Amino acid sequence: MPLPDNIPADMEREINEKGGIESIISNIPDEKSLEKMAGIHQALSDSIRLKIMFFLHEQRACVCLLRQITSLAYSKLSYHLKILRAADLITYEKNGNYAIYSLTDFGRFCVEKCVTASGNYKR
Amino acid sequence: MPLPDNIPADMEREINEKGGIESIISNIPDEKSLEKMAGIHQALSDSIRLKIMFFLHEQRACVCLLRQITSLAYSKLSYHLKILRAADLITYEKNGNYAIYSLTDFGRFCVEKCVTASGNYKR
DNA sequence: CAAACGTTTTAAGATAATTTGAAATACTTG
DNA sequence: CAAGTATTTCAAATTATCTTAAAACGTTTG
Repeated sequence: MPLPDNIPADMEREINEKGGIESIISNIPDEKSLEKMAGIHQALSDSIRLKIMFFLHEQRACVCLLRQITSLAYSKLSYHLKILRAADLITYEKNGNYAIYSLTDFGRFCVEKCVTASGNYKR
Repeated sequence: MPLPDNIPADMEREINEKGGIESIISNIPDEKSLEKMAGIHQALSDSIRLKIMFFLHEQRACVCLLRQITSLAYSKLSYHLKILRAADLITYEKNGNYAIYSLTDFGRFCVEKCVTASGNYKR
């Protein structure tokens, strides 16, 4: 990975002080990790889904309760739940007719990152 | 916000122990905050953009250097830079012909959250 | 000032995510 | 087992995001 033909001299100096461009690149996550992270952010990139995540962080819930909280049609809600499930952020157990959703450990971890960040999310 | 007509009894008990559904809802971020958070996650929901973020966390860079790192066409790169700028994750200063991009404080904060999480991102 | 350079913008097309309503599933109860 | 309830799936329509190539912009250099 050569540097471009011309770059600002002070930038070039900084890069050399860090052991060159290859050395810098070796510190950034590989493509597979980046894609995995991107997928998590994607799952959390919708306010409906975030609302579900934050609610489940307080209290596990059947779909009919989530429906009430979000004022969504079942089919729409189910679509969003599926996305959160696919990202391994939530899980559920069947209880008779009910599906009781709750956060996975990973989901809990992510929500708590957001909570810590919430002051900063305001910028 | 009434509870649904029928929900599992043990869930209902949990909710009452937490002071009722209204009390639980009062702990979740308001719609505006949720949308802001969703927007940040959206900006970070693409592996190209994450790569740029992680690179800039190591080293500020002109667009031509980022082009080299990402193997992207300028127009495509510029599109993604614009999204990161709009989310206030990166900024730049002009230096002659060059635009030198770097993370904002907020951007740095977000990348560092991701880094801390990277072990968990693997699940 | 013309040519070159680094970068951004634009508009069109391609792809992906979301919404909607209807139908399907699966469990429970009378 | 028929009817009811909770939930999911499906396919079609809508909307949002991403990609591409060409053109435009502003700065520098000969």
